[in-house]
Amino acid sequence: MMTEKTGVARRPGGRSARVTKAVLAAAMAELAENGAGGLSVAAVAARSGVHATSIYRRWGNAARLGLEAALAAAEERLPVPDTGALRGDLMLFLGALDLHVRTPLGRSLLVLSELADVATAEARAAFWRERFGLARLMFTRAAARGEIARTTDADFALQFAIAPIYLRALVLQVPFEATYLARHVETVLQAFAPPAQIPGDADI
Amino acid sequence: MMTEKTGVARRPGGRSARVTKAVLAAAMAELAENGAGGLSVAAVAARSGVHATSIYRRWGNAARLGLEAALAAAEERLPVPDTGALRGDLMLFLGALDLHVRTPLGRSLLVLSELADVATAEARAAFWRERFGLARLMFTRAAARGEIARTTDADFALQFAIAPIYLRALVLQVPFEATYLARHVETVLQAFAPPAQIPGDADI
DNA sequence: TTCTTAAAGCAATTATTATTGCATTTAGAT
DNA sequence: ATCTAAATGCAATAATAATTGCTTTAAGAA
Repeated sequence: MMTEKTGVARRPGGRSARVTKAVLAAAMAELAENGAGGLSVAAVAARSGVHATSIYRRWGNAARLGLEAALAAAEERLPVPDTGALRGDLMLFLGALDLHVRTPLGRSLLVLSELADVATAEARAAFWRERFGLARLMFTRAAARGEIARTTDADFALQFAIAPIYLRALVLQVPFEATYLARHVETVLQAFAPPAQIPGDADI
Repeated sequence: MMTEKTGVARRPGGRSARVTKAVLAAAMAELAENGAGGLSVAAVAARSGVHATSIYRRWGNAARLGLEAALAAAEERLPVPDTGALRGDLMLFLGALDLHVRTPLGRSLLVLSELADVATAEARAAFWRERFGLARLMFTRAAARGEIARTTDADFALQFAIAPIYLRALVLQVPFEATYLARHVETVLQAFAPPAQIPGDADI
């Protein structure tokens, strides 16, 4: 009798789990050291103690392996804050994002998303769904508090907030500027500001 | 007697020029067909009729060659409009940008920028300097007309405007939406709107 | 036109990356 | 404890990418 509904007994525990964990950890370390361009299955194999053949069989190629590692890394490193004000939330969140996408590991996510084939599309989509599910709360809470227009589309606004961070670090590759972040956050607040109040009118 | 100040006679004309042109054209075609991930020096050599050895000697590797081709392609494809109003300029420019970065050739610029080594940093920087030099005019003209705050930093605003286009096409990989662009442009206009007029006050 | 040599062609070699068939190990069921 | 086959190890092979030494071609100066 089978334990799985699929008809074939899988073995996700034990050795396989250890191998997977060791390989992903090694891949993350390699990405952190050499970035996406320098990722090679042979190096990950050597570092993890798992044979390259096994890695090729499980992940197929370096890009897919790297993508999985980069997604896991991003997951860990970017918690969504809740300071009670959008300005504070964005300063913290976008500041951390800026730092992350300026590390080789952070940068690699983008490149690997591009290089990885369509087989990884669903994994990438799921990643962004989950990330946006958490991060959009910054905007839905702010809208509820009336800090931004109550009709604001949270996902649309979040894209505006994070996009220039990616652009500057990855595409333009302009160096980090300490004064940039505050300016950027003010612009986002302005872009989604609530409709102008009639002067003297305290609340809606 | 030397013709160049460098002390060694170069030969940029004639055959070298033809070879360079043929190789870049072939590289662009390859990028358009297979994207950055599928670019190989061997394929470009076969398509261009130039020996792979010559390509390696001139460009060093596939990433550098591809980057040069992708930069040249972007140069050609994204003219900066001047409709007389920022809204119209942005609709045209960002619309073309959106289409471009959704083609394999357009997408490849980003990946290749990441993969190419530091030796290409100055070429990339020069590219963006030139692009921004042209595109920022949309904002400086709009500021002069009073459509946006006269104190607007044109480069900052331009980054804010183009970033979500890149993010959606390259990072999030969300599909093209016909209704998105107009919404996006309105948000940019709002973000850099001039200070509120005192009602009834016609001009500054 | 002749001459020099930069630049490209060419073939062979080396290095890197990916694949395949078979042996060994071991998770998980009985 | 025993058994089955999923998963990994291993070595050999194939495919692809990059490098090197030498030859040939032809741009550009005289």
